[in-house]
Amino acid sequence: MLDLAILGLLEERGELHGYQIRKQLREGLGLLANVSYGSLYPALARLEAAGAVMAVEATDPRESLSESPVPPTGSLSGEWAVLRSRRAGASRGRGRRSKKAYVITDVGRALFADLLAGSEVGEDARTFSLRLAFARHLAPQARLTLLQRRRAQLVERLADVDVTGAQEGLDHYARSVVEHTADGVRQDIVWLDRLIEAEQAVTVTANGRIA
Amino acid sequence: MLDLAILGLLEERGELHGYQIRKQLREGLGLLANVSYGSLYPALARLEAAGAVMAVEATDPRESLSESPVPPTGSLSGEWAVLRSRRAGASRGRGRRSKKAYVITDVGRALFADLLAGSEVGEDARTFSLRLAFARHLAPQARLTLLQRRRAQLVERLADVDVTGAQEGLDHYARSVVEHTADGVRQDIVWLDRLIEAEQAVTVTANGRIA
DNA sequence: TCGTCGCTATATCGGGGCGATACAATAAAC
DNA sequence: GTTTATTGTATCGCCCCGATATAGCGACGA
Repeated sequence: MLDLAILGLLEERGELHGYQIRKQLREGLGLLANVSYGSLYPALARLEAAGAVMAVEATDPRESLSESPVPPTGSLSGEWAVLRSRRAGASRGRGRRSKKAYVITDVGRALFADLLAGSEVGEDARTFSLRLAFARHLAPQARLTLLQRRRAQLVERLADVDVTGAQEGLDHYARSVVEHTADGVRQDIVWLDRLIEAEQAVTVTANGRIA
Repeated sequence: MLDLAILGLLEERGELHGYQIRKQLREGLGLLANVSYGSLYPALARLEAAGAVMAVEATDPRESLSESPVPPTGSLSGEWAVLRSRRAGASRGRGRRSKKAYVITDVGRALFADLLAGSEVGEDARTFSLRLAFARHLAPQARLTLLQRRRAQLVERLADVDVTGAQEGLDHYARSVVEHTADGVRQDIVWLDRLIEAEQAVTVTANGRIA
């Protein structure tokens, strides 16, 4: 789960360190992942051990050049890092404490593709959201499959609830929870339907059948 | 989390074994809890060690009476258990394999009340749903607090997303995920508003201020 | 100038949830 | 009469989470 998020971020934004990854996850994907360091750092260590990512000394503006503009990577903290380099210009080369950044490797890219396509049957909401968020790295066909598989899962869950009991011995509060949850699932299905439709239109267009 | 679910079920339905608890969770609360045995049995062991629940030999219809109707407890598997007892009437008393059922103790009831009221700040959706599902065991005032606290949390999350970036460097798919998630949160807030309103009406009525 | 507040940054630990798996008895179906 | 489904208990390893420790650095005010 986290592996997918980390690799995806590294693939899209290149060279990030742990703190930045968490920030991207919180701010970019927003509500999606509230990942804690207690999972992030072990995950990074895991991926590093597997050869999927490589730890590098954080790109330091001091190394780059004295006249260069803000480097393309490390854009988030880039500005003030440059400023700091100006100030500490005299005492440079010492006291630079390790700030590990990570880059994705070819092995990592392969793993990312696997995780993204991944055909596990039971897929939780977080994993699906993550996959969809990185869906542009999937082939159009795989994208469609992803959406349809998710839709089928939700439909099945809904059927289970509607058939099984459906509020037999439940009081007001419990019933409200069940109903609201079911409503949420229905909303999800509507949303998926819209995405599937859009996806099919694009596929058809790309095939030149409509134009 | 699981502790709350187990204790609540045991409180409301009395004497259940592991398998039944899981079934109730899946069928009754439906979409809410997809709990696995890998968490259920350790949780039961934990609660037993803490003295919150007590393991008892499963109430066996054979013991009850030969002429009795279906016992009130164990209603789920009651019928066929009775049937089986008729058939195995001759060879009774031997080969009865352990089927552990659990009952809640006074310690467990106190723990249940604590978990239900519990004032942890960061509350995930599952825990909240569980609390609400058992809300009838709360005082009206505590119910209102529970709902309002949850509402405040969701409002804050929404504000975070709206303020922070809001789709800066995100592509079509990622943006869709973020937006749909935000929509879900908004739906939740509307739902909570309705519940809060209903709750306040009841409280006011109970106070005799309206009727 | 000094405290201290808040942000950036890395890391570990215990507790707990999850999926997979094993085992076993019995009811139903074929 | 053998397979198949359901009921039932239990464990294992993996991963995630919250709490906690540590520390450099910028900013703001006393």
